[in-house]
Amino acid sequence: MPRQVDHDARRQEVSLIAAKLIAQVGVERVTVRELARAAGYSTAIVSHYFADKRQLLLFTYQAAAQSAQERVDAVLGRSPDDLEGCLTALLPLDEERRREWQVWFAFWGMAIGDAEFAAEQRRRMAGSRRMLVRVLRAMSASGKLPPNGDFDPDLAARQFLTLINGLAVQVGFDPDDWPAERQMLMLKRTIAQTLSTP
Amino acid sequence: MPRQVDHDARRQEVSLIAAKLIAQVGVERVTVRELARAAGYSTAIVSHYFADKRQLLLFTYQAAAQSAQERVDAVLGRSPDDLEGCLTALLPLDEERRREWQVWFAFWGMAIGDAEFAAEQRRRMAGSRRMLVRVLRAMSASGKLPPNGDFDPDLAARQFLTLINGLAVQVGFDPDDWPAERQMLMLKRTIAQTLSTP
Amino acid sequence: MPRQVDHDARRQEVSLIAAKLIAQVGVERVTVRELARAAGYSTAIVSHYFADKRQLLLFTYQAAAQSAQERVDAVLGRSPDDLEGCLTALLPLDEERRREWQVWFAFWGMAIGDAEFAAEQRRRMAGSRRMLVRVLRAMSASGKLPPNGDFDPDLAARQFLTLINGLAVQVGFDPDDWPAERQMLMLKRTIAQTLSTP
Amino acid sequence: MPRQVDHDARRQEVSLIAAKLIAQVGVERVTVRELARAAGYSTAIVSHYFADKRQLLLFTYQAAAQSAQERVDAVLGRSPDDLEGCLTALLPLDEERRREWQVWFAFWGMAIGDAEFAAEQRRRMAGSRRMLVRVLRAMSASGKLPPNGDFDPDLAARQFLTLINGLAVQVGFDPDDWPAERQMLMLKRTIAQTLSTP
DNA sequence: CATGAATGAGGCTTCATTCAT
DNA sequence: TATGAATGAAGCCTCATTCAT
Repeated sequence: MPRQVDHDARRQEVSLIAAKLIAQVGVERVTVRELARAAGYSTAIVSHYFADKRQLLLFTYQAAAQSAQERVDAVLGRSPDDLEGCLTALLPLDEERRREWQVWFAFWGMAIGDAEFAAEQRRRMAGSRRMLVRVLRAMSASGKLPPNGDFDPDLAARQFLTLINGLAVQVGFDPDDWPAERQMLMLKRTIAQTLSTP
Repeated sequence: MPRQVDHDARRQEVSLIAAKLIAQVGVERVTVRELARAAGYSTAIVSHYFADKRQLLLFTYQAAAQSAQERVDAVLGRSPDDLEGCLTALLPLDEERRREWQVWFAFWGMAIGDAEFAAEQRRRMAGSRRMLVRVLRAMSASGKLPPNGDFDPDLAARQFLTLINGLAVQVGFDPDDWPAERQMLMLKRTIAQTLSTP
Repeated sequence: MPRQVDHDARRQEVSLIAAKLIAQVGVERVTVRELARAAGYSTAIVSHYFADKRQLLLFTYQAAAQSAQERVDAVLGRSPDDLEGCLTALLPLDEERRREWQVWFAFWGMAIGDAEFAAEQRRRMAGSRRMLVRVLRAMSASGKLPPNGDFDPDLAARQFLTLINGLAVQVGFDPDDWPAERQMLMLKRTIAQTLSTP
Repeated sequence: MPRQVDHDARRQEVSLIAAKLIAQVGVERVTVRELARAAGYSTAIVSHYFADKRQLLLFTYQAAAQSAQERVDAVLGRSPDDLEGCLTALLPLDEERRREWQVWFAFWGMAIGDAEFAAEQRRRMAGSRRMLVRVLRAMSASGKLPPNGDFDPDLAARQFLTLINGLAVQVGFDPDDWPAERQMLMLKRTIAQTLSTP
């Protein structure tokens, strides 16, 4: 079924362009016309490959999420207990990841009035938490965690998610104030604090 | 003599309704028409009190920021070193404050493609950081900080801001998962960790 | 009845400002608000002194026509057969008269779709023709016309009106190309030609 | 393959309808809605073929000017020294040409506050003058001009333009008073006078 | 008399979407 | 499959006008 692949690849291509556009001008100024122009296709491109503009945006959101997920998976594939590695993979340390976060900011704005977008966001957050819990358990198994009877992986995972999101928001709107080193300093500091707290 | 109207009060009134609407349906579905209907005025009311829809939104953002600021000031007015108090004042613990955060999420989305909104966001974040540094210095002066020679107030303030923002994002889209107690637990935990780290 | 005078003077004042505004930005960009601002009154000024914006404009037109008429009358008061004088009084030779013509251009635009304005314009043109015929007859009586049995005053008046209007249109949109001397040259030339044609 | 449309032809079509509408109700009462209704299209048609309503109007003006130009060119194509013919082609002798002049009256009103429209008007007038000078030179070459050493073609051209515009203004608002014969009488008379004046 | 707050109609424009080709 | 012409709904905004004060 060669057509199917082509079709899906085209969806990816379009949604990637949409992501770039969103990061540049914001989601509400991304028009179908502009998107088509940037993609080099006709305006009917959306109707062709997506039921709706809304579906295109949802797909774009999911594609961005999956892209981040893949970066994390790559890290965990090498070492399943690399906490710092997988958190680093999520931080807006370079242009590409900063753009990814811009997409998320845009979708947070949309998710306010849109139950399906909100659910998607909730799902993704829960997925990340489960992932972090898994990593923490792997660390525990490999003895990387300080001996700590009462350690609560779920709470720690929540703390890490708080870190990632809170950091990204600040970096997103003031990148000059947040060079990579400062982000890493904050990351390491929080990891150290969190892992040593019962 | 015509009826005299307190322009600024009317602006506040309209922007408050705008904030509620934004929190309900998202910023991009807030139309002037809908806003006028909710306010009980004609559509021309916006043009009457604001140069622009954009100006109305900017004003709404600033009003929300000021409202939060006033809550914090009230706390610090009573005790200038009440760190937990002023952070608590910012958390989305009740309906009103949750709505406030929804407004901010909406504006983050807008700030992506809008330099002026981004600058406003940057300014607000910097202001909050300065405020936190002031509180930390007050704590230090009143001996509330553990003796810690290398304590860095700026870094700590950044950590608290990360906490607040990161928490709010999670609460915002999954409030059921984040009852007040869990938010407070996370807050106290992070405060304890941060203050005891050099 | 002092009030009545005041009222009428105010109407004159407002319409003069309207004329200036029209000459500056064109009739369709003259808003009640702008007019009120320029006059230093409130927006209700029009409703107060005129039934309508349209009535204000009509009054403005008539006031401009009367002003031109008065200039002509002043000339003819001194010498009732001063043809060149009264035509000169109508030409856009200075800033004030150029502005007057701008008002007329504006009203020609309005008169297209407005029967009352068109009628007004027709009336004014007919009045000017009658005036010119009177002057020509006076010239004839005072022996200023070359002996010319078949001279047709009506036809000559039409020719002079054609001259005045045709000249004004050209001057109006290219004043640099039409200094006063050139206008006067054209005027004298046409007068000479016309009076010497049977 | 989608249906291919001749963009320029469609623009012509729309602007012709606009011209008719302007001549009927005046330029300021020509709304996009009314225009679309008259054209049998949706309101978006204007945005489709013109950047702006203003651009549509400018195009309409230019189209009217070109239409007149073509009539003149047709005359001069047959005989390049047919002065009366080309002036006749410009006079509002029939319904079509009267409508054309109404469009120009409307644009004179707009040109007051609009530098680009004023420039366009200036350009057209200058073009007409050049054309007339060319015709006069052709007449001179073919011996159609009375032997007249000091004859000034530029001045004569100005006089003819004055005639055309001045006549059109009078005809435009009182067509009943200006049947074709009277217009032609005035035209012939002025031609005779002008050509015999040094 | 005079104000200016408030209105509602209507203008232009933009946008996602559809449909014939 | 892909196009782009065409749509109609809806958005923001401006304007002349009204009305309580």
